[in-house]
Amino acid sequence: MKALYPEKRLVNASMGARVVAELRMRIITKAIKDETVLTENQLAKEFQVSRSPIREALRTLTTENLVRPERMGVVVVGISEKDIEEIYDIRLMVESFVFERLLHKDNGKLVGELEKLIEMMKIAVKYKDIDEFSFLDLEFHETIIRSIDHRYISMLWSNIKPVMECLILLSMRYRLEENDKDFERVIANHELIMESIENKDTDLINQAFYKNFNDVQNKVEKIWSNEEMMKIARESIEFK
Amino acid sequence: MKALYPEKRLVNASMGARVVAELRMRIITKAIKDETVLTENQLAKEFQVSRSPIREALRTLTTENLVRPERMGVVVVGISEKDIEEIYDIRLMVESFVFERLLHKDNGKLVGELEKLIEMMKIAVKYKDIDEFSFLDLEFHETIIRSIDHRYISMLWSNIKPVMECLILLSMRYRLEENDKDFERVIANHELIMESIENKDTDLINQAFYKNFNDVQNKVEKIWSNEEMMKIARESIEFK
DNA sequence: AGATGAATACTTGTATACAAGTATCCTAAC
DNA sequence: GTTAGGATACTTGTATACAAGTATTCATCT
Repeated sequence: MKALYPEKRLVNASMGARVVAELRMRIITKAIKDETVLTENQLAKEFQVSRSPIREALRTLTTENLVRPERMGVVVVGISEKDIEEIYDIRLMVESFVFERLLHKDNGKLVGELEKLIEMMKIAVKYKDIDEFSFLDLEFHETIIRSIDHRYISMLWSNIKPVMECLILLSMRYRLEENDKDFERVIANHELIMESIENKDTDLINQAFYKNFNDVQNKVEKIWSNEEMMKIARESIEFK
Repeated sequence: MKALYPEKRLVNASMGARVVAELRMRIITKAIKDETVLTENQLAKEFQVSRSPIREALRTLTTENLVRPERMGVVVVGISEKDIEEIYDIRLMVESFVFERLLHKDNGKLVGELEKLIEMMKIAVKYKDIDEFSFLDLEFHETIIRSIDHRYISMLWSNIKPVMECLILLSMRYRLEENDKDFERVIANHELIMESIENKDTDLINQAFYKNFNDVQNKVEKIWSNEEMMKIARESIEFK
């Protein structure tokens, strides 16, 4: 089976990091079904490695609430539609907090950085590099979040980021298959967010939130409620 | 050196869990100073175990943002006053979200559970079991947070909880040394929170927040700005 | 005194072994 | 056919070994 997580993002990764990236994608796409019991020995055999990197990977997935450790083995918890709603609850909560802080802060540098990222997103669309587009999307939001220099908000973001990353990757892959004009609207939403930060416009920020979250969340939930769409998202071709 | 973390909370804990509890307390109390470099072999020798449980512990501390992994060893990041403020930012954000949800939810069971915990807190004060009081305080808040059945909010809480736990333990130990009438006020604050949940009283909730956070945060920050107070918090006698 | 290169000592990632505990299977007895 | 106990197979936590990479130390040369 072709790796679900983009290989070029794992160039210098340890074996443990590689295993966790692959397992995370399988769990989220339900290639591994919920309630499945996974053991260290079983996974070590499957990935042809020792238990050491598997242990690392399972510890990480436990922290991310994707698996639940039992006395023997871990149980796959996975992601439901409700969980996706909840992730967006957290995201909204975090980004609201961040934007509130940004209202009292000089934003020149941040806006420059965001402009750059938007330009790169446009180039990624032009060359149909959808995975790259997804990573840039996430980096856009991360750049905003980290700009307020709040260590615990950054940590909170880091905790939900791996699952966010997978959800975005999968939903963007799906978009390519279905309606690639979506990307223009996603980029427009990001430009709106950038402008609202630049102008410190509270109404515009709320509007940008509404558009971005409504768009992203609806699409992600649509995928998760439909087995066929899930399959397409899992197996869509990655343009290079 | 006497263990900083209460031994009775580690009865069935693995060696890795024991090591992480002890290291976390040392880092937070600055028994291990910020910027110190720790290596697996060094800690394995000190704790007289193999590198395996040390690896587990260092991975956990990395996730909790208390250490930063380097090419060789990890650098102690520790906790500053700013970080404590930020933890309370997160706490306020989380509990605000939770109380908003509780306004639209039946609370009978929750209130009963909170009443029980307050009774137990009173008993803990009576017998001067300050560590037990601290754990009950944390359980009180966790019970509220988990009552809305929001998996990602629970996860978020779990991520900041270990550090919260240490901060509360240390500040409560310090209170015992300085002014044990504080405990009556802490209990009164918790009763206020419970009543505000029971009556779904938004104004009362905000008032309870203001009192509780103002009280807890001021005390914690006072300790961290004073080396002598830090020493007292670290070394205070635990009544059994 | 300073620079350079080799030797040494350290690090971490991973493999493998072992002990202790738990779950499953099989056989014998009823 | 059912039950119980022993044997077997599995689990995880931890110890130890090894390889590869990095940092430090020391000796030699200029």
